[in-house]
Order: sequence, then C-alpha cells, then structure tokens
Amino acid sequence: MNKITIYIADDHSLFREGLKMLLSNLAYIGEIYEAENGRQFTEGLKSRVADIALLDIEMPEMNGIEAAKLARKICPGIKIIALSMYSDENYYLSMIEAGACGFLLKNSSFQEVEKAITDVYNDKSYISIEILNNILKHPAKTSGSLIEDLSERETEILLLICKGFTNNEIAEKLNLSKRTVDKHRENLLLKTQSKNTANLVIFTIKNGLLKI
Amino acid sequence: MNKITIYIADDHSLFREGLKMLLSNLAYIGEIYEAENGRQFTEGLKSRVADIALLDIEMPEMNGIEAAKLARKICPGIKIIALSMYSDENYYLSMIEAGACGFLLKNSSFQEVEKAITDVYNDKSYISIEILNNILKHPAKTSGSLIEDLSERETEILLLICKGFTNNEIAEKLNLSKRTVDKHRENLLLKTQSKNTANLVIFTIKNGLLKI
DNA sequence: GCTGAAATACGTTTTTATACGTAGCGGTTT
DNA sequence: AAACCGCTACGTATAAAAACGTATTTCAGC
Repeated sequence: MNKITIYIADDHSLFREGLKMLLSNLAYIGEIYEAENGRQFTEGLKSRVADIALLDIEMPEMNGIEAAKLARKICPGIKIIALSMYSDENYYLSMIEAGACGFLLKNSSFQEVEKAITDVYNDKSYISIEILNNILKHPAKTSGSLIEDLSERETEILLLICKGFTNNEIAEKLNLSKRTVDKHRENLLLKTQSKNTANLVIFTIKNGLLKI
Repeated sequence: MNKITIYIADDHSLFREGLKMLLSNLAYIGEIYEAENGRQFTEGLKSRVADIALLDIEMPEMNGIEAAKLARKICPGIKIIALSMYSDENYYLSMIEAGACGFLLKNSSFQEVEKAITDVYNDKSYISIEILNNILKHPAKTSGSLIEDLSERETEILLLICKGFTNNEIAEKLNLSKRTVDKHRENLLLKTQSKNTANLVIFTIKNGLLKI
C-alpha cells in the first residue's frame, strides 16, 4: 500500500505544526505539505500532488470553501476533509457542495482525524459525531450556503458594520448616500438570514470574513 | 538540569494533542499534563505540580484569565504563558494582571513556543513579536482589563444580546422591565468601551464569553 | 448600622436600525 | 433586444438602540 500524501491548510502555524507532527508518526502517512491559507494551498497544488487535503474553513485570503472548490478543479482526484472550529450546519452544507468528503471539528481527537483520513482514503466519507448531532437536532434547511452570494460591495459594508461603524459613517467613508448603505444593510440581513446587527456579526465571524 | 513540567489547558483537543507531541520531542521537557478548560486545569493543579502552564485564553467553563489568577493561588511558583488566537491589547493587560509572564499567539511558530518556555523558565518574560507590534501601534490605555467587572446579570444579558434578542425580548425572557434591560445594555456599552451592538458582540467573542 | 455595589425601574430625547416600497444606470448573459 | 444583476438612490414608517438623567431595594462587607 502506498503512503498517503497530506496537504494541511490552516492559518494557525502552531496548530499546523502540531498536526503535522502527529501525522508524521503514522506509518501510512507519507509527505505532508503545509499552507497558511486557501490561496497558498491552491497555488501549491499546481506543482504538487496530494491524496488528502485537511482544510481549515476559517482562513484569511481564501477560505476553506473556496479553496475546496478550486482544489477539485486543479486536482480532481484530491479528497478533502474540512476542519472547523465551529459546528455549523451551513458550513457542512457549503463544504459538501464544494466537494468535501470529511468534516472534523478542531476539538475532535486525533483518533478521529486518523479515522477520517483512512475512511476518506478508502472512498468513504467521514463526519465528526458532534456535527452529526448538530445536524440531526435542527431540521434540514431549504438550500445550501449563504457565504458565497454576497457581492464585493456587500462584503465591504458588512465588515464596516462589524467594526462598529454606523450607516452614516459608512456612507461618508465610501462616498455613498446614507440611504444606499441602508439598502445594502437590509439586503445583508436578508441574504445572511439575520435578524439584526448582532446576528450579522456572528455570521461574519463564523464565515471567516472577519478576522478577530 | 531538571526537566520542565508543562500543563496545557486548551479546549481544542486536536491542538492540545499536537502541541503535546511537539513538546514531548524536546529533551528538556518532562511530564506534560492536559486540561480542556480552566476549571479542569485549576482542579488538576491541586494534586499536580507543574513548572509552566500554557493557557489558552478563550475557554469554556473558566477562561484563561481567571484560571491564571486561581493557579497562582494554588501553586504560587507556577509560570504562566498565555496562548491566544487574537492579538488583543486588553488580553495582554488582563493576563499580565493575572500574573502571566509569557504571551503567545496561536499562529506563532513552535520555535517561539520553545523560546517562550525557556525564557519563562529562566525567570525572564516572553512576548510574541506580533503582540508587541500591536501594543506599540496603539497608545497605552488608561487601565487594565474589562472582562472581569461584568456582573452575572450583565453577562447573562450580554449573551442574549449577542444571540440577537432585542431588549424587549430579553425583558420578557427574564421577567424584567424593558427599561431595566435598556439600562443594563447601556452599562454594558460603558464597561466594555463599546460604541454599539457590533462592538459588543466582538468584545464578547474575544473574551471567550460567547462560544460560537 | 453604615457603605457600596448590583439589580431593579422609569422619563426623555436623539440617533440608528429595520422594513416596506420604488426606480434608474451600467454591465453581462442569453 | 431582452433579461438579469449589482449598485446606486429615495420615500415613509416603525422599532430599537443609545445617551442623558433619577431613584428604590437588596444584599454583602466593613
């Protein structure tokens, strides 16, 4: 049996190094590559081949969801395991759409990671138990992800909202009418299925758009 | 030279295991204990002795700041190194007050961790470079931390605010007058030095009060 | 018994946010 | 050419939040 080649993408260097060390002790793991964000990972994939990618979802530059989609274009055979801090249903759905076949939480044990890797390598899929519970608790949502269909302008305004600027301040900063920013904010609430500012901020953080 | 005993407290099992593995490869590191939150860590300290504690700040049950204070009561000789995801000035100040002598970010390298451990063990203090930069960028704040002086009621209401409830809804839920909740919210903005709801939510997450 | 902090509650005012509507302009896709 | 989408902008209305103030009760610590 060939050794399994792994590509780790995570913006926390210490986490990455630790995971690499743990994996390198397994006999059936071969080369382990690292990247600190989605962009670096997908660039790296152009000149390297990996069997399995362990992708953090919350990353700067390019998040795990975008990275997974791109990775499967660059390297169709690659198996993707998502690694998230949060047990969020939308994440799960987005990652499935993006082509992931495994989903782990950062507070799962290394044993779970091992299981996920061997399962996925053998064309099975693996979902962490906590996530399964979470999905079963909540009834199925109508559709997939939300994070992708925000426009650039909306994302820009969303970030300013999260930083505590009022619509007036945002309008001034971006040279827009206050009423325009009002409208963008309204659309943001709709698209993110948020009820108010607090929900909006949580959404932004959960989706890795705001690095705090 | 005696080997250094380490106590790791972090709620992400995978991170903990990785860090433990990295540390266990160092010749001068002896026993490594683990805890998944501040409570478990301080309980463990009653029957164990450690030279250095690596404390995550954002933890459920009991955060790193509280844990550090308590740890130094239980085991006055212990050296504390804080480990945070965020490069936040208030964190730094709170941890210094709580008796920490090292401060690392989770995206620092393992080399930095090694340096921090040896420095701290030799009665020096260690601060990650990113944090130093961050502190130098911003002028010194008047005083120390903020997280501790929230009352139970305030914390309760803060969490409900972050979940997206309006003052009216919170009042109903807690059987209070809407005006009372108004007042609590006002005090929360004051105490956390926030300008509005968005700032409040960020504060809550940064201080580990809200697990998302 | 006094003091202070926390929790409760109310009044008033201004500023923001939320919610519903409409609509023109510039670009891309079909 | 028509259809669609993103961005812009406005009108109106209500709800909520923010910014001042005051005041009572209760409970812990001195």
